[in-house]
Amino acid sequence: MKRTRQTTIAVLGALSLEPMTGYAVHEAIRSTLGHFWGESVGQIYPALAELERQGLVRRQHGTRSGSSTFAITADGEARLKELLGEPVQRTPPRNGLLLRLFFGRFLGSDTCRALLEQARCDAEQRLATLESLHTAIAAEDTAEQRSYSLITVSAGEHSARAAIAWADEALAMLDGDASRT
Amino acid sequence: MKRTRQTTIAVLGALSLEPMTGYAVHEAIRSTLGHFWGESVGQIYPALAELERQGLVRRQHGTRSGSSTFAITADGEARLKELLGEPVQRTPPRNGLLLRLFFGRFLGSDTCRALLEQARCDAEQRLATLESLHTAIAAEDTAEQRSYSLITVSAGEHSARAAIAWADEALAMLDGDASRT
DNA sequence: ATCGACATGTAAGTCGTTACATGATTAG
DNA sequence: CTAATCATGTAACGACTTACATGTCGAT
Repeated sequence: MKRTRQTTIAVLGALSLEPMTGYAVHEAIRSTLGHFWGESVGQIYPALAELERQGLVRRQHGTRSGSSTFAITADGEARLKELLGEPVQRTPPRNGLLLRLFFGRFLGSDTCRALLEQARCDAEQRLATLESLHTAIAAEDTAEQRSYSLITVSAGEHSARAAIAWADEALAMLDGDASRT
Repeated sequence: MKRTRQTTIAVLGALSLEPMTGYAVHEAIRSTLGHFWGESVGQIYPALAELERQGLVRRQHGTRSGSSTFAITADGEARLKELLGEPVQRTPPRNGLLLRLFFGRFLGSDTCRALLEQARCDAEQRLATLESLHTAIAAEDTAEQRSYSLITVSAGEHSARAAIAWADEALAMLDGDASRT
């Protein structure tokens, strides 16, 4: 009954872009919403079945045998608008990296340095990916979608740059500790 | 058996600071690790029972009837070090705000503006809290813990500042769209 | 005496991932 | 022909939240 609102939003949202198969919904979420949203296969198909039961999506015969294409219905679009209007529910924070660094005195400063360097490296890669996505969106998206796509990509870029600056600062702090020994 | 490693780290970590009751563990996690880690009551007590069974914490008679104080054992400290050394496992991202903004064309730009203003406001509050925590740490923590505490607080500050800058940029982008109409 | 903080624990249910089982289609 | 990708689904398990039930202690 209460099959996760948030998953419903992601699935209906993906189908609001164009009709597609369950597999493609998963791919679309991974590739387009990937920087800020994840869904596993095990969620997609039950969610689609439930949405079909509620008449929010329509299942059509797919191009290949055994496959189905799902399209959002008018009711589905209305429901999507409704769900988007609900207050944002925040998941409790769970940052494994910070948890480790907080207890850094057990790990030793060398291991912490390594963690920070890895984090910096990850953030730089993320930033590079997002920057190329940024230019792709400017070229590809329709005017109506463009700003909203850019806003979400920009959030990732700001966050990645902050992570890089933070890692540098933290590494400098650990170096300061070491030199004062 | 595999009672969540991550919860185990948080609980053992809290007890590594000083012996305390289960209630206090929960409070310590909320107040000290709160910006980057959350645990609910329903996790704490089963986790403590499991840790006791494994001899990683020792239960002592508490000051009040029916209460127990838990202290980390030598085995527990060893286990904590071991767990901290395991690779950081990242949870798939789930940002409800970005999910809504991505589908902003269904919400309308006014609602999106409101969401962004709220996010900016939240980030500013978070920043203020973290800044005061920052100065408190400089005064209170021991030299050994200080840098590690500062690193985690600093991560929150960088992230909050990035959120503010992003919200401003996004609001400007939506205003640009509107003025071009 | 009663209110709020301290304290412990469980049960029910939601949420979500992973792995498995299965098969069609396409590119090399 | 065969490997990769497309495609659908389920089952088992693990994680986590919330609400409930219960009781102690200190302050007003």
